[in-house]
Amino acid sequence: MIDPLIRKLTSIAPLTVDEEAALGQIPTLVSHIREQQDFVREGDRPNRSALLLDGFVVASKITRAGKRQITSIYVPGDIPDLHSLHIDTIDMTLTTLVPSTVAFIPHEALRDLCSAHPQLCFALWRTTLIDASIFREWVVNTGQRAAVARAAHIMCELLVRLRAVGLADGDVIDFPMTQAEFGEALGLSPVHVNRVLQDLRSRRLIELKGRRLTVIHWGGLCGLAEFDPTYLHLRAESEGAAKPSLATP
Amino acid sequence: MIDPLIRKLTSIAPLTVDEEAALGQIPTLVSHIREQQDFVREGDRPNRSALLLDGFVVASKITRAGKRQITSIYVPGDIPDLHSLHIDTIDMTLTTLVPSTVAFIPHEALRDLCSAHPQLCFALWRTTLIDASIFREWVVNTGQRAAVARAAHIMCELLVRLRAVGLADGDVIDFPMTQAEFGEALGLSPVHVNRVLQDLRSRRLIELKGRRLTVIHWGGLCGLAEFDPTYLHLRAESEGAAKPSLATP
DNA sequence: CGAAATCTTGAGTATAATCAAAAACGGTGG
DNA sequence: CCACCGTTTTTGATTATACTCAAGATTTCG
Repeated sequence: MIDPLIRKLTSIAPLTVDEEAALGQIPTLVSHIREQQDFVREGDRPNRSALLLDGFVVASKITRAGKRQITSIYVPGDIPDLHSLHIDTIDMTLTTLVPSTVAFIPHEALRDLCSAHPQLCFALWRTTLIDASIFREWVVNTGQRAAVARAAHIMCELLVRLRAVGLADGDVIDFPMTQAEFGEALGLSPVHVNRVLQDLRSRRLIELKGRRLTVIHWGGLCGLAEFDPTYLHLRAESEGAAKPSLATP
Repeated sequence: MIDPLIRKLTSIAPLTVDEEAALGQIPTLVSHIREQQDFVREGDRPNRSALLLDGFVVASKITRAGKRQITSIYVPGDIPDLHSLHIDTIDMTLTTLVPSTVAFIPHEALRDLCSAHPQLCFALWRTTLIDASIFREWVVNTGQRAAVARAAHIMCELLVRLRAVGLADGDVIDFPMTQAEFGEALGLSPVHVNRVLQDLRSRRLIELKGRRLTVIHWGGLCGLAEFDPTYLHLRAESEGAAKPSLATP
């Protein structure tokens, strides 16, 4: 049931048999959610958190001008609103990009888990710290990098994160966003995203068709993006699985 | 000694007498650091975290092009690298903006504190979650807002955060950055920052001279910035202290 | 097959970057 | 107190990047 969570936690730090068993005991309410559905909203005060089992979810905020900024992309194994465990009012919206499966975990169960298994508590804390680290990198991305590098960077990140939870098929991954949505994540207009993608394609770095992304030249893409996966804080093994190296092009 | 930390934690959630006493017991190494000093660097694996007692600190990352993005500004009471407690390799640099005082707390002591006082553990976890929430808002800021609103937003945030720890003098605060540094936080060139500041001054929203920022028209500044302090997750009291309201201008 | 959504292209515009230089400021030492 | 230095702020002119608007092509899906 919560296999993706176990895989995710393992990609960050090893778990004991005991801890894995405890995770297996967690009561959950599994829910199938259709695409483009806001299932957690700004202002909510939930008493449960959502473990993403399958699909893709984004967190976003809307500006007064009605523009949406996507602040993060979540993949299976992630708990996008784990922070609601300690922060009462949610200040973002969670939306499915595609039909997704979510396991809701009562905060009560998470608190029990934390007191019974301090190491698991720290592991959960760690996942929220890694989320913060990813936000930091996104600030750098939107603040300093040119549009092409910015787009390339998110592609690199997504490939590595999906690979860490076993959801990359070689250099091919699901890329679950329209160009307009990708623009909302990058802080770029849809038109400009289109031009950026054409640029990346003409450099023979990627192929993107439908909702499949193929990385043709990993080294080149990383080089262009200045991608260094350190900030994802994966274990050497999972990271190694990510790809041989980050040779500059 | 760790008074600022107590004030900070209290601004988020109440502490028991017991917990306050426990915090008072923490061993620390107090250090005075001169301005513009990198005291934690990318790649470090520290066994202690830095509680900022006095002064200002920024976290930043450098891009290959040699540009620096400031990803956050820390005020007294903050522990900028608390995440190193659970994440081994630091992926950013901490730099003092002005001469500052820091109390280094051994991770060992923090772990002991966490096992002895679960509520304090959650309180510390909560501070890291609020940091993440601030990063999210910064992503929105750099991704969606125009330069003037972006600058105004950071000013609003700084005023509220300083007020929460008792470091605002009415509507006047220390603004510890040069225009160039402010630009590194905003993702703007120094020249453009200058023009933005002139704009804010000519709208009679702020005064900025030397390193003192006076907010002349809080409502107007908030309105322009689309500033809503929810994401800082302060307690009603501390937030109330922040200012009457966020009337749109 | 047709309708809706998504992607693509072109043209004109706006915002912010860059480059370069001058003015103002802050501290220091004579 | 003032002359000097380095830093920071300010100004002007030019350029580049990305946005907007608008329309056409293509894909997706019922």
